[in-house]
Amino acid sequence: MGRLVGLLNMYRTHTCGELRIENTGNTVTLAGWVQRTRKLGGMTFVDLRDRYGITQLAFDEAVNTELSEKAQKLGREFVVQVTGKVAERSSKNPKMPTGDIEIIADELIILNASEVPPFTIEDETDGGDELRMKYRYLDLRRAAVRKNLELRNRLCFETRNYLISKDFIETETPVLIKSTPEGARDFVVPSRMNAGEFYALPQSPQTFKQLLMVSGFDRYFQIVKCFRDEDLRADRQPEFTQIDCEMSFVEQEDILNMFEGLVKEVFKNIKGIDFKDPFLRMPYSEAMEFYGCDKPDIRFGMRFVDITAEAKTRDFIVFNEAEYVGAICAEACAAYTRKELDALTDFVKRPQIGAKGMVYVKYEADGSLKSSVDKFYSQDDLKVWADKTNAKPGDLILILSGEKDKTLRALCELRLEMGSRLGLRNKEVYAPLWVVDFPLLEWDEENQRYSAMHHPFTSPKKEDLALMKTNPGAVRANAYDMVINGVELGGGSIRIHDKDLQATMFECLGFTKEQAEYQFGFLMNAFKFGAPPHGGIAFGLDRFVSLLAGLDSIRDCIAFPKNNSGRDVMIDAPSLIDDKQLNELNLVVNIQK
RNA sequence: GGUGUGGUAGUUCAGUUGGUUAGAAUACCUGCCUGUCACGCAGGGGGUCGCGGGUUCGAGUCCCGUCCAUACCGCCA
Repeated sequence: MGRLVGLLNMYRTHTCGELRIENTGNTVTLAGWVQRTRKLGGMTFVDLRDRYGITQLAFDEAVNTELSEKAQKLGREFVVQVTGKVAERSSKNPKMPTGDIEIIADELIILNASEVPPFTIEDETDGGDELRMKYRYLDLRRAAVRKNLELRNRLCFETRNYLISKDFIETETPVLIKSTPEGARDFVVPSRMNAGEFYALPQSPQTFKQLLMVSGFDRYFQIVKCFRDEDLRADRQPEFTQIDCEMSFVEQEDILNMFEGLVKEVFKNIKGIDFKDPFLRMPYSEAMEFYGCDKPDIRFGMRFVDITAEAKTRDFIVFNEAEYVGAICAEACAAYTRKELDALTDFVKRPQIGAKGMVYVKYEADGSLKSSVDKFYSQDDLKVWADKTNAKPGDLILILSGEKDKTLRALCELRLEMGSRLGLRNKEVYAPLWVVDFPLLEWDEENQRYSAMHHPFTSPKKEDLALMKTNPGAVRANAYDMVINGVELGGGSIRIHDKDLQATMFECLGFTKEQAEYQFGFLMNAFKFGAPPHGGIAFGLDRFVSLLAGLDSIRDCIAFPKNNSGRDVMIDAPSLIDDKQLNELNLVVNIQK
């Protein structure tokens, strides 16, 4: 580890991570950054750091006063080069790989001084997020952040290795493309040479990879930047990286197998985790009904139980007026205090979740049932609920009710919260699954029309084709998502390769013939010239790395991320441009700053 | 666009019911210290309490506005 490959030069003979007890007596030259200096009377110790590790330098006043004084003046993050002999330490440090040795320095060259950095360059830094982003180049010196980027590199390597071994060809597609109103907002780039016209940055290389299939490329992939001008989250950046893949002459099953293979290979080689069994396949409808979302975290059970019928048996108006009453059973939580239950109630009543309240039933160890609705329901009533949710003495049943969609969503949040509280969401445990049979279309309230759930090139299931004209909302798609631990890692579909079906699809989405022609004419045109059946998938590389690294935010696996408002606080972008640039682009800015 | 949380020393934070000169830790500077490795000990410097306005004898603290950060909702084919 840490050997410097193919480079021994005037600056260094070794890295700061590779010297061991066997090197004792060797004369070496190291270069790196000063992590910290410690002075004990006549002895001065300097920790020298580079990408590969830390090596201790020792200076003895009694041996070389001048050199020792020079070492004492070193500040944090000075860049230095040191030559000396490797020596066994008289007191070793078992906590560091190089802890058995130190360098008895003969020569010390300050290659560059440094101002005092604004935060400590250590694993547990004292710097807050904003400051670390402003000085990201310093933050990246920290092993904790560097390791994430090393992991990212490893994931890219494993991905390329696997896909190239399966005859995939990595092909670049353009970054300056055409804007389309479907889907997310585009980032746009004004064209100087085509006055008044704009390029868009791709939200994904979707149409290009389909065109490559028409070209006969057969198996394509690309690790590629994509851009979406939407509001950001901890797991969402305006520019992000996808592992974008497409294959010809395949059906859904082929894609799932090929990319299940990729995920398994990655986990085996990077995490040492061998998924032996095929991944679970869960229909979208089941995910929604029992987990309340299309990306269920199946590291733990606590599936929803529909007790609507059993709840509407007495004079409890809340349940009687509800479209849906759902319960989850939290094992061994009957001892929850009033305070804890109140906290959970507050949790589900937060505006983001929006439940009106929460009903609980404690299945006491002695077999009795205590609930917040004792006034309305008898022990026998409660026992029916307990049996239906498979509750045992000692368990706690939590119940939400109301409009079905909203209640399922709220139950989803409650389930995840309980999973976290019960320690069932261990970051070292990975539970992958495919969610399949997504609806093709979803109703868009705002625009009063259907929109594509995945994208407009997704093919409907053959058996649902007849519904396209009669009941579009019921049509299922050949679309699938790879979900691990509640994270949507990737998704894709079998595409439409027939120009007539594609035209029908655009029709369903409310496009006129002219609009479809204007926006996607090139694709429809290509489909006239022998488009093979094809389909593909795209994985979110940033999310994949975060998942493997156990990060809560994708920012820490991106070298230079943007903040919540889409700003790069280090280079201070975006920024105003001057009038000359605006004139060349024929642009007028409407906002005074 | 909305909701919540936060903004006090270089940094991370504490600061009670509104009340004397705004604290701690860490970083920084000086001195001591020959086996430290989060070294230790002693001393020192360091503040427009995000910004603007208001209430008050008095505001870091209360009120209004605003900016910034952050998590989430909407949004993200």
